[in-house]
Amino acid sequence: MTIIVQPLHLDRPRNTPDVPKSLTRCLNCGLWDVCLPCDLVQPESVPTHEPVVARRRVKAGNLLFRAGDEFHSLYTIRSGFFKTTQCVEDGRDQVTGFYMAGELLGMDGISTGMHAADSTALENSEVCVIQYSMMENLNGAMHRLQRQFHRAMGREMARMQGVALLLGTMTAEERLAAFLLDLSQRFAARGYSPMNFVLRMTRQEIGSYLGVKFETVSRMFSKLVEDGVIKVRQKEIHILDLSALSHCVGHDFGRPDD
Amino acid sequence: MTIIVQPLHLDRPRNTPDVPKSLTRCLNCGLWDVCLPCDLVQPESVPTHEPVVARRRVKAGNLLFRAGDEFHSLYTIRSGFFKTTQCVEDGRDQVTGFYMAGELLGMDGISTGMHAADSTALENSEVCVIQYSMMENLNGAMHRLQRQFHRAMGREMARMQGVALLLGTMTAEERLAAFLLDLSQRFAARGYSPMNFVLRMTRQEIGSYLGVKFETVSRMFSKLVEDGVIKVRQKEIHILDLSALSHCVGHDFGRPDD
DNA sequence: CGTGATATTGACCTCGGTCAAACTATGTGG
DNA sequence: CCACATAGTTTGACCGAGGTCAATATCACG
Repeated sequence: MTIIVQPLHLDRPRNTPDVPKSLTRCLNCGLWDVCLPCDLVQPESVPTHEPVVARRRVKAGNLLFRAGDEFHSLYTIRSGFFKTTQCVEDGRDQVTGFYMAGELLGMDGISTGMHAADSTALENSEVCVIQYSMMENLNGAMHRLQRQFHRAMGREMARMQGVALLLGTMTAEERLAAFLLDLSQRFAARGYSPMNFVLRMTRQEIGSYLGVKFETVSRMFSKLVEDGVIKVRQKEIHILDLSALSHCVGHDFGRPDD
Repeated sequence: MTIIVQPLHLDRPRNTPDVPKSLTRCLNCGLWDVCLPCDLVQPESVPTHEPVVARRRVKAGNLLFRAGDEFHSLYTIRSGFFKTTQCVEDGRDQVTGFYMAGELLGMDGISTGMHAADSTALENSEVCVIQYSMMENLNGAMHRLQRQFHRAMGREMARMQGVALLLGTMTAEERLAAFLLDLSQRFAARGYSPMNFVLRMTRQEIGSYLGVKFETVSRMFSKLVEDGVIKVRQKEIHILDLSALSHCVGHDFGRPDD
């Protein structure tokens, strides 16, 4: 498959027939501030002809990409929820991340040219597809996009460092508390309540992400409920005492949001 | 602090007084093929006046950068050995990576503009310092460098995913086996023996990296010795049976579910 | 040498894994 | 609407990998 990216036409007016609809729609996207490709819709930097940014719908349970797929795109989540899972030949696999609206997905393929993980929608979702080749063909006028891209990668690396720290040093209870705090903060950053939210993933998936068995996840949920820190009904989570919850985590795992 | 990067002079001959000595020395660097800034010494892409690539020596035990430092440079290791450690206020901290000659260090600060981890030399080392601002001011002629940079980041992310998998799913013995195999391969890639090498880090540091206590590291070393897989004398490692070692990593303990 | 950092090994205990049973939610087809 | 199936969740009883604490051994270096 070949990817065609046209040279930039800096003085082309916006909304000419050349500009794909998918691009102009970015203007109305509610994720303007967190979304990577938004800079693309600035009139002075709109490439032409090719769907540099396209849309794609993924139904719950379906894959956005799978390990081994040829890498040529990055994805920002427009709506919905994803998990990435990395599997090893002997059957063991692990959830390596949960991703929500506005977050960047697919960077795991940059170095090898091949995706390293499966990416599964946990609910009906929609993503914006960004041709990676475009990232490499940026000229000076596209600095902001490039910088955003680098930051997204840096953020992802910081996130994974946090996960490593979690997996390397924390008890099961601390892990779950850190997990809930992380979700809470991410929901808050998107304008949702940090105290009440609905989990999109199963106990299995949480356990896989946190490096414990799902029975342990369940036990730790029960423990936090007993201690009056949270209230749980199935996937509905109500945080009753946020400071107690962060106290459960020996240390603060605030994502270094820039 | 201001960082000045001059515009490129595409036709400037090499080795004019304008070109810093540190740059021209890149030509003789034994790490030509793995090193990021090497493209800079191509005659058609040598910036002038500013030490875009400088050298820096770090003695064993000293820090290259520390958590909280302002981020403005990336580092490629010219010789020596480093560890990065992420620390948390309550005393717990963790080794998040070991880095050897030719590898890129310091990307943890890109998103926040601040380094997230300490970086300590495990032996007397020398690094090449690359101004990050340069990465952002690249023009079309610098594609190769940019691509190399992105790949380095992708590689680092893949590495951390591997660490997460290790910490999330493996037993202590498997972790140590995986650790030794990783080192073995990296030494091999640099022309050293994959069967005999000297560890630059302590059991403590290995344990911290692998998410187990140092006594457990010691026990697992002993176990591998008992099983005739390796020979150990202090930090000297001799791999006796490489395939047995890799078999340790995949060894399934009967995985019914998951 | 001696002194302090690093390693090894043993004894004991705990956290979390394993196995099993019961319970709940959400279908699906009769 | 109910009977039944399936996937997900909770909880209990038991056990083992690895943590904890302690004693000893070995190495590096002034």
